[in-house]
Amino acid sequence: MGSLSDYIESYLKLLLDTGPHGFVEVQRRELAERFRCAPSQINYVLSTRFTVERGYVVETRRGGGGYIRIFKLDDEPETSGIQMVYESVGDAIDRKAAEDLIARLVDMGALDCKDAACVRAAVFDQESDEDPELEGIIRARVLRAVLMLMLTRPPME
Amino acid sequence: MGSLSDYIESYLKLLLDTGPHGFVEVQRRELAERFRCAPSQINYVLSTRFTVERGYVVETRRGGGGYIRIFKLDDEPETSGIQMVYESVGDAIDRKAAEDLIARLVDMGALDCKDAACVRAAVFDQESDEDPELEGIIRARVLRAVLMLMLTRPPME
DNA sequence: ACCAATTTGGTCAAACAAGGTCAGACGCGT
DNA sequence: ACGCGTCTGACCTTGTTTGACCAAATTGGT
Repeated sequence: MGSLSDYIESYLKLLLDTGPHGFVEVQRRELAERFRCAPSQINYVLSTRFTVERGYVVETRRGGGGYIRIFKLDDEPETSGIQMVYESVGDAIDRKAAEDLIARLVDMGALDCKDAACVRAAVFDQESDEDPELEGIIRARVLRAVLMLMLTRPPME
Repeated sequence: MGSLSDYIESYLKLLLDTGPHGFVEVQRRELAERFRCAPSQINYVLSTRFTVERGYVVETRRGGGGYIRIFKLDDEPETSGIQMVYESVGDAIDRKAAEDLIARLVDMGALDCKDAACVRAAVFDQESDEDPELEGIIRARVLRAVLMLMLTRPPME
């Protein structure tokens, strides 16, 4: 525990914990100056430490008045589930593989069955039969997006 | 939230919300003076934040007694976010339209800013530059799925 | 009525102010 | 010597702000 990235990480987490809102807002330039490093270092920290898998969402804006905002998700994400999503969903996926993945996530307790139903509805809903190749590509993207959202979101009451 | 444009935007929205009529009326020069900026800055704010896509209509008049009037398109007293998603997201959607929709949902209180950040992360993350046409189609599907999920599953209290 | 001056707002391109990317250098542990 | 995580710098993209110049209404003098 001693790299610059680690220090920047803890600094941001400190701000996040002590700040009044559920998020931190910083400027890349300013942060880089504070730690005397290249601005792109900040991006490195963001992309290695403040990822969705680790329970953060980052929002940025360029131009005058630009900023970097980091939100902490409410719950610890299901990391094993997320891992599985990354491994299983490639550039395209067929229906059966998608269903299997959802089932496996339910099995391992990462998804409850109501959420699973929502995922199925979202993914299979708008499918068309034309161009199965294209459908596979779209299915992969929708599935990944929807699952990531679900796995980083606390279950409903 | 730091740029001048942001401040002008919130000022106008404040006037809209607190004012007695369903619209605000201001003078470009006067507004520019209040915020100590070039008058054309006001046009920039209008054209980037008070567009029809974001639910506003602007009417102006030149000459003596000229004015700028901003109307809020009030979505009928229960145009739900869900309904809006269906109306706005067709077979394909470009990035700007997607941003506008998200902004509008935030504006109407259907999404808070953390949820909006999650949606953006899910929708814009895995985009590629190749084949913008295809991206538009995929974006529409992902956006619809993700928004439906979010709106169907409001943050718990 | 007519026209010129005046008072508004509109446009557009250029300058400015962020942040993003990516290939490669660096450095430390094995 | 190798590999992996860090770190940097040159170059890129996007959003904001300004200023010079344009167009439309109104006003007031004739």
